[in-house]
Amino acid sequence: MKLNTKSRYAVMALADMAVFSSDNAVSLRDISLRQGISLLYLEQIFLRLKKNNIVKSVRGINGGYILVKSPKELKISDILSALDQKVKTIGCKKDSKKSCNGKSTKCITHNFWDELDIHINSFFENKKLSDLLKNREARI
Amino acid sequence: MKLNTKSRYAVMALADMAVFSSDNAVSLRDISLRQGISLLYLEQIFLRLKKNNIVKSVRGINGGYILVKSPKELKISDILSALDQKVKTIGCKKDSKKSCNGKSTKCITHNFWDELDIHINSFFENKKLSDLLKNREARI
DNA sequence: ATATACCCGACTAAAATAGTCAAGTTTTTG
DNA sequence: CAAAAACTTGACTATTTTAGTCGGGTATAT
Ligand code: FES
Ligand code: FES
Repeated sequence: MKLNTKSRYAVMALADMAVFSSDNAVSLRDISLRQGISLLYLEQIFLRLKKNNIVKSVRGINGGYILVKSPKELKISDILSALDQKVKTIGCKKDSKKSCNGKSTKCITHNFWDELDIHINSFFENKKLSDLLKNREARI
Repeated sequence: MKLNTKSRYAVMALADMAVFSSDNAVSLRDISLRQGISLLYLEQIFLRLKKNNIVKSVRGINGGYILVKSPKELKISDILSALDQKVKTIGCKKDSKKSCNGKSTKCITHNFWDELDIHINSFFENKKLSDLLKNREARI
């Protein structure tokens, strides 16, 4: 059960922005250098973050991205859903009539996986970006 | 963030065994028919479950598999680790000196992912196979 | 004997992932 | 104005992972 790198880098990059926030925008180039993430990849990621209103962009020289919400208000779950990183640990859709094995009744494990999803989602719901910055020993 | 089908089927098959437990062994053929899981795939899964001492086998006619522990004692985490389904949401290894981005210091998000892993693992640690069987409306 | 059911390694098709590439557009600054 | 910085966007690709299948076993109850 792994998280994909897009989501991981997204959280990482936004945490970087939160640390290096100033009045001006933060450029992807800077994030790329500080965090060691491919610039091209970051572009792809920030495209989605922008579309989902997590960041806004400033074009041109000295441009970059700015967090729409403050780190204290930005939930990690918001970031993940911007990247379509749904926490859906199994394929069976909650609303669908079809169960995981094609039968009409839910399988015996169904409720269990539902509980798992809820458990994981609540973690992401309750964590804010600012929580990542607290008592970090490691320098960025 | 998805769980693979091997793990899902393993839990499903063991839950089936728990329900249809009797004095004799449960054959994969029966599980396959009841749960709609490919017999060949089940064989592969049970091979690992056996190697990791989750089930024991009885060969020959009327053979099959038997749960080593009672459902009340069998933790879901035991099942998952039998299938190498580690809950390691990101690639960075805890013990390794190397961080996720190849630098020597841990990245800013490291502790967060660690917490996430702990959060998920504790869920699996605290759930027993018998918990899946409680108040299920759906028949197998 | 023989049918049933476990045993085991190797193989493969399909999907997902991680990331690159190319070709832009916008804005600031000298 | 010209040039550089930096965002915009869709398409493309190599690699890896997943989800199985296949073939050829071995053990045992009847
Ligand atoms: S029916 Fe939903 S997980 Fe099986
Ligand atoms: S250093 Fe461990 S997750 Fe980045």
